[in-house]
Amino acid sequence: MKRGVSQGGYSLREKIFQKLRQDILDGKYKAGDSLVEMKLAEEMGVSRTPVREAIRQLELERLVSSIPNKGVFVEGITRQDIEDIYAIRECMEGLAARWAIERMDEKSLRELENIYDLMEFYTTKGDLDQVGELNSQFHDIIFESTKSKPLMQILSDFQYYIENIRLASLKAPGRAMQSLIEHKAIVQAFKERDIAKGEKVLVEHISNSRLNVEKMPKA
Amino acid sequence: MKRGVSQGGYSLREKIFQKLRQDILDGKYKAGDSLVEMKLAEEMGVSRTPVREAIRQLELERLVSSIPNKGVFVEGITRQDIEDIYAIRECMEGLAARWAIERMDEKSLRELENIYDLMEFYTTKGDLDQVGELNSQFHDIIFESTKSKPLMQILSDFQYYIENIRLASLKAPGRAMQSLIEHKAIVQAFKERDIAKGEKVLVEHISNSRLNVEKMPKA
DNA sequence: ATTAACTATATTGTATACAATACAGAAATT
DNA sequence: AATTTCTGTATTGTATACAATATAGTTAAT
Repeated sequence: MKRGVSQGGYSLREKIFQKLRQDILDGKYKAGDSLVEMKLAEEMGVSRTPVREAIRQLELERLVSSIPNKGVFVEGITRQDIEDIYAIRECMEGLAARWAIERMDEKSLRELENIYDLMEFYTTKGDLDQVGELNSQFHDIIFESTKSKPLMQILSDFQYYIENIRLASLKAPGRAMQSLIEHKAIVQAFKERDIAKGEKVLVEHISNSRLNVEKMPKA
Repeated sequence: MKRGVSQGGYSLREKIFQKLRQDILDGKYKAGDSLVEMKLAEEMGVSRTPVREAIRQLELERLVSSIPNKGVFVEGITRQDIEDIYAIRECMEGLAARWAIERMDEKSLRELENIYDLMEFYTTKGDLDQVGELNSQFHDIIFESTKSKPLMQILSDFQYYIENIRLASLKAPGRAMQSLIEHKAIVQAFKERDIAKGEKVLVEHISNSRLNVEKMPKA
């Protein structure tokens, strides 16, 4: 959980970017709020320069929008955005599965298995925050195994955007166990290098996650 | 064709960003080249500040990568990236068609028809640069009609990345006319608000574009 | 009272100044 | 000769200074 400006990435700008992004996704800044460089800089005890650079990056991500000489305003992620992201993932994870299975090396495969084992452990233990973290790692390994820069870029950014709601939905009754079973099927298909099966179980997993999220209260 | 720093967007930073991005996509800077802030600033007759901000945005797009305290290096778009982008579009444009047909208003539909008419005109006339520009507009209207921020973001960025090769492939013998016919089918399906047909013809269009690009010389 | 012009202030945009870091090449040591 | 340490330089990272712009509030004109 990266917070504050004293830990995290390397440069100030990087840390500020991470923090602002997290704050926006956490709803600490709401859509329409204006971000004033000087104010943020003072709050974090830095100059405007790294704050500006972080904002420029948020702008490219469309998490904020900037009106020249006027100010920067939070866009954030809406419920609709999240639903769209799930629909998009449902389209794309089949492709991700195929490429990953074709291109994944043994090392990544073992990593995937390790993460699955840990997920099993923490699910049994009931530590769902830990499971959520492992879940992100699990899917990141798949994304990276596709060796596709464009695909990685989309899917890992999107995964980050929906992290909060994903974690919340994991806490719905029974979902953690169901999710675990789905991940097991994914690992199995990947180990067998069975592309058809891999596409099928991964897409089903996303579809189930999506249904689960859509059942969540809209708050 | 946005070039130089004297025209284009609003702020210096914006103009510099556009120019650097275009130069990278045009291959003026090649993968591995290092971008030195001071050098770029002098070339464009500005200070380092707006150059830095532009670079930070390119970094987020992964068109350059930055090693702290060391430098910024061009990543660019590889042939593999372009092929991946077509594969991704083939997955996603079906969704785009569905959403666009469901949500498109009459005004956008008429715009689409207008653009098609112009495409027809310029194709007959043989002005393929103009056709290429219209092509981008055509698909942008579809993306915007989906009213989906995540989908628009992906597809319009990707469209920009492949603009050069798309234009080149349009100049392959017979491709312009074939492409025109495909666009006509798309307009037709959209006018009829026929989702199944719209998905089919749009995905086929992408698939054909992709095959056409893959036939291109790799230079 | 309404509108227009002006002024003050807040904020962003850009340039410059200073600090920290990385690296290459020279000098010193073994 | 090989290795280490030093030192200078180029470059990035951050802070500050200055310029331009937008907006709100006030005054002036009708």
